[in-house]
Amino acid sequence: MIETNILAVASRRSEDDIVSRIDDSLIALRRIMLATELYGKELASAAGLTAAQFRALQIVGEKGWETPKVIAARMGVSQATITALVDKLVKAGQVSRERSERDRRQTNVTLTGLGRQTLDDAPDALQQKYVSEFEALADWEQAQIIATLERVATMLDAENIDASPVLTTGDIKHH
Amino acid sequence: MIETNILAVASRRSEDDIVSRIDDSLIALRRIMLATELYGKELASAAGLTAAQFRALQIVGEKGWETPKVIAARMGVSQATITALVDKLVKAGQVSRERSERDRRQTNVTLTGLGRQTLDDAPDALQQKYVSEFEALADWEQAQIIATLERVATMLDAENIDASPVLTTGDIKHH
DNA sequence: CATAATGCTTAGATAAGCGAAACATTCGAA
DNA sequence: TTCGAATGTTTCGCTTATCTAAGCATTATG
Repeated sequence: MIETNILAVASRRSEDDIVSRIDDSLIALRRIMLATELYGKELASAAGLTAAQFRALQIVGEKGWETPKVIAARMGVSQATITALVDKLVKAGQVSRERSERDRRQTNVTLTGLGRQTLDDAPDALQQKYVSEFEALADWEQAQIIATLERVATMLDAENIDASPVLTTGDIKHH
Repeated sequence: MIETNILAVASRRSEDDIVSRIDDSLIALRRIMLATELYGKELASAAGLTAAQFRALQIVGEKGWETPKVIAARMGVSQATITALVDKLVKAGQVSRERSERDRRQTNVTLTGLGRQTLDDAPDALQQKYVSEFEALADWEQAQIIATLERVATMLDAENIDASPVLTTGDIKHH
């Protein structure tokens, strides 16, 4: 019985190892998500918007306009939700609605001057810490981080949803 | 003028590089967050709960009980929000409220048998893909991923919020 | 041309979240 | 010891986010 116990302990140990490693990686992922979520809230409220409104505004800001359907897909919510969100953004003067000329079923949610200004002003809070620390890293470290993040993202992706940067990097260009 | 242009192009190129690298890393981060958010929703609805309710349940499940104050801190929301959330979980039979003996201002939110069962059953959907792929990696790769994730988490952490795994790893033990 | 498909909005509902105030309990002086 | 401050939770009133189902244009298709 002694030998069997030793074996049992040995095999048990390696399973504990993998469990704790998965735990470690999930804890780190959780920290990343929590930090980003809190940053997002902070950023949004600094701009006088809610987090969801700000996310939508950022998506619109990428090209200057976007359709509700695409915004909904990008945010992983229904179109009806976007209608309400855009209502708020229109009321706040951040975007406007314009009927598409090509296909008049479509609505283009278009960034206003104020919306552009909001986006230009706001990102600093969010990115400052990450961007500046990331910039300070050596080339190979940056490359390695990107590779690892992409790898993790791929491991997590069930379907491949196109996720453009919600955290825009516009601010760094002004340095 | 030709030389100056060459120099200008050279210096410009390196700045574009860093911008695009930050973009790459933020895109990957965004993919990670989106995937995790969607997983979370899926997982919760499989358990017949909402994402927020499930997150709270997971926190309670770690020790078997927890106070509203701690749950609120861990989830980054106000205590008032937790009161409502716990109401729902109590109504669903997943947890119960019990006055603390030590300090009767405190309430212990305690996992019920049903709650334990929900947690034991549910995680599979969420973790399967990530866990199985992660397990398949070589030792050094796992270690490297953890190191990188922790590094990124630290770069993002403004304050150091304690984030235990919201994605529990219980299921892997049943293999 | 009629009908299906598409894109968006409306309507009605529930959940999540907040701040302020109310309550009960414990702690800390004076 | 007793009274006021601090603590932990809940209640209240309100806003936002979200969903599904249904409705309304508009475009595409057989």
